[in-house]
Amino acid sequence: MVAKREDADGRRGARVERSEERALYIISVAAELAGMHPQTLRIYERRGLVRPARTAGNTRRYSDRDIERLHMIQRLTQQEGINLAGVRAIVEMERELEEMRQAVRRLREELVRARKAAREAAAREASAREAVEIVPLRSVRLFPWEQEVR
Amino acid sequence: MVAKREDADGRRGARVERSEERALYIISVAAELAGMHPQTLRIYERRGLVRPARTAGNTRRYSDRDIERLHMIQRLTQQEGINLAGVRAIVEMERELEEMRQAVRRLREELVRARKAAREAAAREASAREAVEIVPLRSVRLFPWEQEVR
DNA sequence: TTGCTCCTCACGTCACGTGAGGTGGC
DNA sequence: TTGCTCCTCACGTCACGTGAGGTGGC
Repeated sequence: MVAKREDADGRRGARVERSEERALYIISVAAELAGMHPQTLRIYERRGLVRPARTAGNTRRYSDRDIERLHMIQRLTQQEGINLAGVRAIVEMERELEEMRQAVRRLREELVRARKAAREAAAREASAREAVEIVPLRSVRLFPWEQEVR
Repeated sequence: MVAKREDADGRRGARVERSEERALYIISVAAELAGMHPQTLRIYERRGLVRPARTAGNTRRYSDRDIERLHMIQRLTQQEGINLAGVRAIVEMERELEEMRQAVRRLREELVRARKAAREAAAREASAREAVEIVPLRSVRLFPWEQEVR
């Protein structure tokens, strides 16, 4: 959608934010990118749906992440007919869902690791037991009068 | 909110649904329980938000579960100002979230079990190794001419 | 100066709930 | 018959987006 900025300027060692979150666009450009009226963007900010950065002169500056969110809002309002209160709730739930997905991913990894550990411990246990059963038999030497019993 | 039906009639052996899902209330009663206008309930059904059962004579019958859902819709629309399209999306996401919560719960249990298995296998391995080192020493009997060496 | 920004206010449209009005079956 | 149900249609209210109108700083 919007070209990613290569962080060639990262070399300078200055404090440069990651490109996706860099506040780049003034409201008219952001509105054009999002396909919305500039006034609509101001309304969305007042309703707490987007939080563009501000310049020293109090002018709004939108990042690629803001534009992305504007597209999401547009889909929800225009395609699905959801009002702004609904969008607000959905954005919040979407965040929760993302957290849950991450938790599931992390747990799955831990489970794989724990199962591997169990498998390996069981294998080591088995070989240890084998040693208990075989080694003693070999190492137990018999007295001559016991020879025919075995 | 609404008294649960004891399933004393379950004894009869008839096919009786679980009380929470039993269609009990005609629309006027359901509307009263939910604190809504009966016409509102009809609108919600047309919008696919609630699906009351129907009698043979095509009359709506609401279950306790339906009433519960109506209360949820009421909270979302009146307290949060969300429109019906938003409620629809939220109900859908709520279902997904519940599934994720269940998945997390299940994974946690499996993880506890896998870790316990690993711990126990490790413990058995340790005791098996101990046996390898101790038992052979005890079971190795010495010939008389070896006695003083050891 | 020009063209942007900032803001507030007003209007048109649309969604939704309420209510009326007319029908039919326990 | 009474009181419910079923339905459709119309109206009032409110949310939201658009646009105008006036201001100020690069």
